[in-house]
Amino acid sequence: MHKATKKKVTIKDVARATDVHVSTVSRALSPNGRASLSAEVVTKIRAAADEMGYRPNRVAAGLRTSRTMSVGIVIPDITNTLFPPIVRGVESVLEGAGYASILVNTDNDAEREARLFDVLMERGVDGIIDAAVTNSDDKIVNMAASVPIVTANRLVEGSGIPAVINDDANGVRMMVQRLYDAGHRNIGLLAGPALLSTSIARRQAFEAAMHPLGLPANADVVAVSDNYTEDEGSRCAEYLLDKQPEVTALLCSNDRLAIGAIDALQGRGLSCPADVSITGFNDIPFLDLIPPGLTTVQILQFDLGRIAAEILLKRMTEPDARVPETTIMPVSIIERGSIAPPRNGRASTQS
Amino acid sequence: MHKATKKKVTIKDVARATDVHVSTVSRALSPNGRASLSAEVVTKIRAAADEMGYRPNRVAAGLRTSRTMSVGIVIPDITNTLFPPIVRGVESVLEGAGYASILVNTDNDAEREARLFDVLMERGVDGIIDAAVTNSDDKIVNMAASVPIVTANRLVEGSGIPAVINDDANGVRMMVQRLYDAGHRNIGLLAGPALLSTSIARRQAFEAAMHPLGLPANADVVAVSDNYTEDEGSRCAEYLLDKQPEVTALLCSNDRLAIGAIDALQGRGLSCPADVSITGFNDIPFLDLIPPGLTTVQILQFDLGRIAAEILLKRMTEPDARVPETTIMPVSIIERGSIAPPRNGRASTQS
DNA sequence: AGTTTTTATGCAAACGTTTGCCTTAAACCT
DNA sequence: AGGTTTAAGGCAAACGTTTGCATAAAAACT
Repeated sequence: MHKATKKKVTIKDVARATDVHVSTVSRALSPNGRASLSAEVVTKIRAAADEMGYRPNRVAAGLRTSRTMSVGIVIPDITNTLFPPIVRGVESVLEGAGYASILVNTDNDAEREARLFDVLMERGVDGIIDAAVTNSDDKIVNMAASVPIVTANRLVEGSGIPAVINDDANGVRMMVQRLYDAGHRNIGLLAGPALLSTSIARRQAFEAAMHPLGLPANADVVAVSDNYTEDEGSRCAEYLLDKQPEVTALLCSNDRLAIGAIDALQGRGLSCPADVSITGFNDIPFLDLIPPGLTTVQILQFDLGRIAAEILLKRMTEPDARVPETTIMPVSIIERGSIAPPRNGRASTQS
Repeated sequence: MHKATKKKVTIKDVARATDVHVSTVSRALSPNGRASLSAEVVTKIRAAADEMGYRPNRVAAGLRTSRTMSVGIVIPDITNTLFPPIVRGVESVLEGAGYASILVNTDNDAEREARLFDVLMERGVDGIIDAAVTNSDDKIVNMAASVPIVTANRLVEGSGIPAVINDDANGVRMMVQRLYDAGHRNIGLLAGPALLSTSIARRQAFEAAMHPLGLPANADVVAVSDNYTEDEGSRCAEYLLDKQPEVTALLCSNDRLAIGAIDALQGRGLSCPADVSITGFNDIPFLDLIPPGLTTVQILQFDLGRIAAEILLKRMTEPDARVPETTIMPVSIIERGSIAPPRNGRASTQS
């Protein structure tokens, strides 16, 4: 029975009440049961602690043990619906293991990110899940020397930092095939920001998938966005549609670009998929409700976070354990209504 | 210039390097400039600390001062798009003031919520923003005695806990008027879960708005959901449509219920707004993209969080300062396409 | 010049734990 | 019965800060 206690009761109070030394209380309350305490004194202490409403002070414990039982979760922006499920996945593992999460948003600002790392380090987090890294990120590589880090959804190339990412290559390949099968021969790519690993991987995958089909995938059919936003999707779609009017399909590096592209289409009186087919990546929440229903590559957001957290947990609890450097999560195609045969009924050929 | 340091450098190291006492270092580095230090020693120490890559250990400081410079943010579910903007609003204030945020999801589970409160207290948070409270919540009232709390979006009735909420009454009133003006005389309410303050306020507002118009607002035209989810919206819409076939409009207690209601409509071959007008509440992100475009009550999510944080900050820094017990944020109607005149062209009269 | 005030810094305790080591007493030997 | 092991729990230091108080030196009085 916890009494509603206003003033904090410490281990010392419990010791006094049970007439033992504080160290005995500490051991009695410690989960890793110290063998050398008699069962009766343990139960007596536990009962008293409970009765008195004792709550351990993890700040003090953290100072002594330098383990705060907290982790940092670094994401670009919590309002981007891609990330909350990942965060929940992370927490599903870490919360059960007793960790609390400090969540920070970088807004894709490197300077901000660096500052936030300091914030996390000053708080002595035991580990970090980072879903906001850029493809080459000095700061995080430095940090990785002093605290376990796992990146989620993105990776830092050649850093050796464990990463859990998606099978971008396969997702893009399958999607290109879908478009090809529908008859498209002029496919454009709305690529993501140049410095993100997802953008890079998907662009490479695009080229790798187009080539065997004898389709061009050079810079002419690619528009590189500055940001994974709807606005950038619109801008890039406009750009590409102007530059390459014969394009009949746009493969977008993520859903938000795709949404923006659809909007741009409508802006010039065209429609998706009648005039231009458009595909996305991620299958973010609510996407199914937005017309015309984007055909997209579904990633396992929650599981991605979950597995990243499992790896981090392993690194935190067994520092010497070997963990996979890169874990690739499977993806699948979700067919909705944004792919149709090319306009004017024929599969146009390029050049 | 921060050297890339692997091992933690403490105040003691800086003291040794600069040949002063640790207390002097502490004072030199403290932001509230201790007047009684000579400018030169301060700069010397600051320079050395910088050079050595000193990072304060907030865990240790927290133990000493019992101020951890961290706050808890309690929400039902981060994947519910209502909450991320609120969280960003909170952080926009707190981050600037040096606070880090521990974010927890209650999943609307009271037991879970209680456990998470303990998690936060054990970590010694300096304050809590709670957007997940139920209308009567013993636990939080207890907690409020030992740590500053501000509730956001919801309130705990009669608790005296400062709350920042929306002008539910006005939002519902305006919306009822819109429906009335469109010709609706049989308006149903999809109410939110009974134990949430928002549900209660909106239901009361519904009754208060309907009465002067001479329209019925009793239990017959109300369906109470168990949860603010799309599924519950569907279920309640089905229920109400069966029970009150003459209903031509459904005012929903939030957007998610409304989305579910629209889905239910389509399930039975009806459409919104042609057959039934539907309205929402909150104007959550992406709502504008979902057909037919829900006419809804827009709340200021970000500002709600921002102001809640400002109040919390005040309570944390000046414990005796008086803060407003209830702050009501203005709302506005966003007109989209989900209201039309009642079906069959006439404004049907009830009973 | 002697006294008082001010300025600049050092001293040491305290915050609440955890944990390696030590002590006591009981239990076990032969 | 004397010696040795084992069990149970106490002791005290340590984690890295902050801060009230003390002190020494310098500055300002009269």
